[in-house]
Amino acid sequence: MAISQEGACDMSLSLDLSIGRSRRSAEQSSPCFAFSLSDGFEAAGDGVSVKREIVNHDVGCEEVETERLSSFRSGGSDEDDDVGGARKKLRLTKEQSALLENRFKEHSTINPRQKHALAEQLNLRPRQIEVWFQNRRARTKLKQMEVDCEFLKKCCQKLSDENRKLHKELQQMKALKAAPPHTSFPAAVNLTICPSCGRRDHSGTDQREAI
DNA sequence: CGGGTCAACCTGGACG
DNA sequence: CGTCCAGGTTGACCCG
Repeated sequence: MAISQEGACDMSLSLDLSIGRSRRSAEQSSPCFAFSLSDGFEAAGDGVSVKREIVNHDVGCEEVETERLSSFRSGGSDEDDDVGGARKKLRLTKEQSALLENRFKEHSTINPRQKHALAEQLNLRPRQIEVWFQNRRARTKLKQMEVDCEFLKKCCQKLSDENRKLHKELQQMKALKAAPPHTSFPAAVNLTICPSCGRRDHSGTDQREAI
């Protein structure tokens, strides 16, 4: 992936938004950028990792929101400036997740225009929106596969049971066929060997084979 | 501490 | 060639 012109704009935009949102002067003057150059390094081909952490406390509302914005080396993602450091995990807020979920319900893909709009709305980088949709599709697919798998398992179980049942029936019938006549038939249809041909009594045989 | 979750990333293929 | 996506992986974080 290459760093596009558009991507460069995204980077500055999102950074401006992120930092600009933290109205507290202390934060603004020195946002919490944590660079770790010693450990957790990722020598990923064309660059190194950056850990950028910005703590925002939104004074506009009553709840104090702590947001961590992390950025990590991406293969030319459109908004990362790359300095070394460990990747920091970002958790999306409930609001962000909810809105993303809503959008996903409407459409599982997102076009660039929507992506940028959503990014601005959620105060995230377009790349994050993109990644979220990719991961979300993967999760959906995985879940669907689990459902399908469960369904197939039940089908398999059902067929196994059916098979076992049929096997049992077959065994019974074979046993019936092989069994001596007096054990499986009433005395009236008792079979005897025909003295002339050495076969069982024809009438009895006929009766049994008719079964 | 091990396992689960998930954002971020990498890679390779499809497509315009 | 650039972009998008699927699939797989990594690593931070959380929880029992």
